[in-house]
Amino acid sequence: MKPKYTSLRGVRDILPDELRNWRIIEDKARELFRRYNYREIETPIIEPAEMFVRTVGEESDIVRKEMYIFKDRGDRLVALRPEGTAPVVRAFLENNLYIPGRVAKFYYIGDMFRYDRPQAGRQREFHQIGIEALGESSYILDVEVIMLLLEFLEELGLADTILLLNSVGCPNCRPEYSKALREFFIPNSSELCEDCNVRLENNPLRILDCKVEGCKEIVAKAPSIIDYLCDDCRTHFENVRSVLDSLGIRYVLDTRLVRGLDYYTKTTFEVTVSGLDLSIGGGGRYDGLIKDLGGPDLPGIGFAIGMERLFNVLKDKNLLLKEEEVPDYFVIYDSTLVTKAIILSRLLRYKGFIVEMSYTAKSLKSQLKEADRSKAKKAIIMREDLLVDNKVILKDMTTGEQEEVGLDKLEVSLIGQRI
RNA sequence: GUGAAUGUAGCUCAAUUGGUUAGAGCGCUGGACUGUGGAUCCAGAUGUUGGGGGUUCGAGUCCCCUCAUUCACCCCA
Repeated sequence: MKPKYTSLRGVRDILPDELRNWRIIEDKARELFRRYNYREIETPIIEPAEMFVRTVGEESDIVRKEMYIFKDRGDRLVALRPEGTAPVVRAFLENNLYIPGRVAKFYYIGDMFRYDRPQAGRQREFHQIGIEALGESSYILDVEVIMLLLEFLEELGLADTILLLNSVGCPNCRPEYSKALREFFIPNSSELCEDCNVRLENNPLRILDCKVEGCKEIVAKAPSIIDYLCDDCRTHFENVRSVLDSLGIRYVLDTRLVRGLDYYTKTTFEVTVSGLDLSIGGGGRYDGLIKDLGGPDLPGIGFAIGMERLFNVLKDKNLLLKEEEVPDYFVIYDSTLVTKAIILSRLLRYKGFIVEMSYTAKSLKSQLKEADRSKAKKAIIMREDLLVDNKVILKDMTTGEQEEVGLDKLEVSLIGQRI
């Protein structure tokens, strides 16, 4: 039979087997973030579209072609959130969570939407785990944020992560660099691909990220942003690097690492694993964003991890739980014992066991078959004559061995129950 | 948005240059097994061949359109 409806392109169901591992990953994130004193926050999935246009950047691909955007019944232009930072900052300002002199540290776990063409590691609805630390400009925080990201991946068993690091400067020095890039690329513009010629106009930094071979060759000779950083950005970046070095955290300096959102300043980073083309997480500083959203002139920094990408990597590396959860007991009874079977199941569940029961008092044979298919570890066979002595048959479904046991052995008693 | 590949049973896949009634394994249902599951053997059910149109005596197979999936590009998590 064909289903009448199927899920929309680029979105999907997360089925129980997968979701179980999914939750384990989330729980590890919650536990670790808690130790770094981050607090969970949940923001709406819809926000004013304008907010993302302003923060992510009018010229960014996210805004230009990837936002889920529509008018609601009140004629407001709303967007399904394409990323998590702007909403958290908005919530921070709207709810007056800023206490001067204190860093506000949040984490979130939720789904994001980008109207892309789906492919490996990319979906229209995808999930991110992210953190944001607002109100502190120290390079020490940069290091801690990076450390936290790596520690999380390590805890999941990912040892071979690669950290890419760069600084994208600030509004003081980046224009200088853009200018230098333009001056470098214009004489070579005929060698650049079509897209890059457009980028040359709008955002020459993006050329650095181009994957066309011809462009790559030219890019290799292009000036490096590191040489154009202002004093403040340069010392900040040097400090970040030197602390990472002394902590023994290895990274690859990638001066072509340009992240796709316009609000980034100073330190930017991405994490990938060897052999994987995609980054599984990334982030950076955004020292102008809070002010852009109408708040005080506060710095901020954060990262986001792509759940689907992380999950796929863990799956490939065999780092997920395989065993499914199975019932501890399967209760079998005959038609005269329906009530007692229900009560027994409830008592066992109250004790914390996973209990399944047959919902029709069919033949013993077919109930055992059910028990077998449920993969229950043990079957409890209730029989009138044994119940008189408060006993049931306990059958081990793996070995097939069975014995009569008193209900007290199961840590329950039907005595005193209203039956 | 651009390009390519693929859509056959619940799942994984067959089906000769276009040829008659579209098959197999797994799973499912039942039986062998008259209150004890699994193993084995036997039997059985299930398809608008993604959808629509066309070519042909004849289409799962060829052509067109459409939808979906996958992969790549752009870009990103």
